[in-house]
Amino acid sequence: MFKPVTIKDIAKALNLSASTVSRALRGGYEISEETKKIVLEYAESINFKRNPIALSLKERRSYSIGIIVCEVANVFFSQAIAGIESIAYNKGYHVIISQSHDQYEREVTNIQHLANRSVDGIIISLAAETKDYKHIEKLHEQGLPIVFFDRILESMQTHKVTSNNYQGAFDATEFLIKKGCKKIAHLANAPQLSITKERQIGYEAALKKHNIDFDLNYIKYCELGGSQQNEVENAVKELLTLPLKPDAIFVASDRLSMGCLKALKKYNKANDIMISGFSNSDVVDLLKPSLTCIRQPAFEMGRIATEMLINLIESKYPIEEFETRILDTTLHISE
Amino acid sequence: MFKPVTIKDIAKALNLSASTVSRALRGGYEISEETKKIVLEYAESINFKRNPIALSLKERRSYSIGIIVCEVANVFFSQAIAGIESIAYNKGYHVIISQSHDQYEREVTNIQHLANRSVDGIIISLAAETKDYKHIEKLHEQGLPIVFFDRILESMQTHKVTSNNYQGAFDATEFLIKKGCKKIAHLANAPQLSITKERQIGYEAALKKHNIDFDLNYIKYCELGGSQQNEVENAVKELLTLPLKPDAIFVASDRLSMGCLKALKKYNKANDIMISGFSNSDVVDLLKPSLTCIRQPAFEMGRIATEMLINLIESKYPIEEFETRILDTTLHISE
DNA sequence: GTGAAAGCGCTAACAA
DNA sequence: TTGTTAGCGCTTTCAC
Repeated sequence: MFKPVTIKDIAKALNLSASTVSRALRGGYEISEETKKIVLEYAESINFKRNPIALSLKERRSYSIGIIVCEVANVFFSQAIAGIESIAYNKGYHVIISQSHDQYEREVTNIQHLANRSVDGIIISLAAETKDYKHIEKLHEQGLPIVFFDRILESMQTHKVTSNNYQGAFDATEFLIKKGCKKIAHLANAPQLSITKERQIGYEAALKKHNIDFDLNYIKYCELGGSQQNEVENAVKELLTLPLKPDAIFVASDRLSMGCLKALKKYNKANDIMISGFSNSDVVDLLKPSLTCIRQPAFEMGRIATEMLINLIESKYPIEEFETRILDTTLHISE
Repeated sequence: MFKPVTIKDIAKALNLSASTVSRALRGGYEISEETKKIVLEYAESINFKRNPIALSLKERRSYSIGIIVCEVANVFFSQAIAGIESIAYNKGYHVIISQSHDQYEREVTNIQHLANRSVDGIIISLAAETKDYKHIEKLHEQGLPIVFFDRILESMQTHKVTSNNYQGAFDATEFLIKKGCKKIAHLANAPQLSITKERQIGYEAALKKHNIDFDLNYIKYCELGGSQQNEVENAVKELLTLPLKPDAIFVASDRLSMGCLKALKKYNKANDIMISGFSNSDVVDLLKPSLTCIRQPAFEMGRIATEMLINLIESKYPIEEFETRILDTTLHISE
């Protein structure tokens, strides 16, 4: 089959010892320029590459990092992954992606699988369903570097990256208010998620600023994060049958936004109700009814999370000071 | 830091030799039920996991497979990746994803990087720019298992998975004809791609069946596959300024479809020209102008490609017979 | 400046 | 049935 060249092969070919070749390749200062040159040139000529597996075994690390997101097929996450890869790739790390599909069970299995596969660290956005964090805390205590992004675990002492969910929600809600809407509902994600709480607070703050009464009946949570269109439709239906029917909805996520538009269309209310929501989709301008959206810097979030993680991994001394980066969102208004 | 338990640790704790423990763990028949039980129970109790890196070094393989697609943030590919992961995960393989961004250079770097990282095999959909295949052929000759999906390399003897591009294109074009369109243009991907050729043939066949003259001026290729909106806009503009302006466009990909709709909207022709095209987007029903689309079974394609690849990898004997699976597309008509 | 040898965690051929 | 030993590819003391 496929038999790669080893350091031994080079040593034999050049009549040197394996250790000399090894040192020459990594540029050890103890090697004469002469031999170093010979080795490097020969290695280059046969396109030699060190076996990363052997290296990993020796160094007790794998040069790979694990990612857990709810779904790859989701614009926000696929953009974030692109950001993660862009950094990881340059720093010589593999990226191993796994999907929780917003299910607690799968998150647990995935993270354990990654840990067993000896990733050097993990970047995670929590599943909508997750309410118990022992599986993560345990690994963290064992010393596995973990960085949270998007849906974070506030109680854990580590690096975190989010977007400014509060401000984004505030802007989206205020946009609706400025458009003249008075009865603004909120279609939200699972209530235990950090982003859900932050976005709800932003929503309430915007209402308050404009002296609009906050009504708890106007908030509908989707435990499954909209992965079942069914759930979204029910929520929308409940909103539509309220005594005081809302004239606008602020929607908390991309999947929910699309689900909400579909539901409104189905119920033939698409033109009666104005929508704004979090979405990184690049086709919002083509939608009808249109969707004013809050964009998150997903790619950038991925980049930063990865830089943080690699810092954690490569740090010689235990890190005590952790950082939470909050990136600005932007309001994108459809013409 | 993070110091995993090794087989040696177990051996010491149980007063056995490492090899006995190893055999007991893998259920070797030479071990007495007695010791086997003791070892297994102890290993279970301390949640022991074999170090996969050491295993890989020993077995000369990594239990990981590499994927190369043009972009993760693309519905078709993210669905395909979900399919790939679903199989790989169950069979104990890692998936390492890399993106070519439709650039030849990046494809070459990526595939080499994957090979150096000693993946056990590769699943690839070619970059739009790629016209030279030596980088792939070389690895293939060295014995690295490779499976193509979507954008395949016809000349290479290996497993392949595509959707029925011919039929999909035929259906999309015929749909437009049945809607009364007579002057149907075709916005295509880079001409060297397999899918481009197949889709163009389907397009031409539909025209022919309905006795519509085929006009080469009606076909516009996008070398960059629509990654630059600019390119798409130019192509659309050229179509719009033809003496006999088309009344419909069959678009060859998701990205191109969205780009095309945007361009039409920009030129204010969105309502004059009917569009049908390949797209796996789940929001097509919300688009205005609407988009009738050809859906590819992306998830299934990913699954099958992965099964094929793992067969190749795990086969004891060299495989001589290769298979090309062609999956049916479906026509999705927006209301 | 270079080589020999040991060891990372695991497995397998050979001994006992 | 179990233990001993060697080796996967690489790095790193420790000699010379």
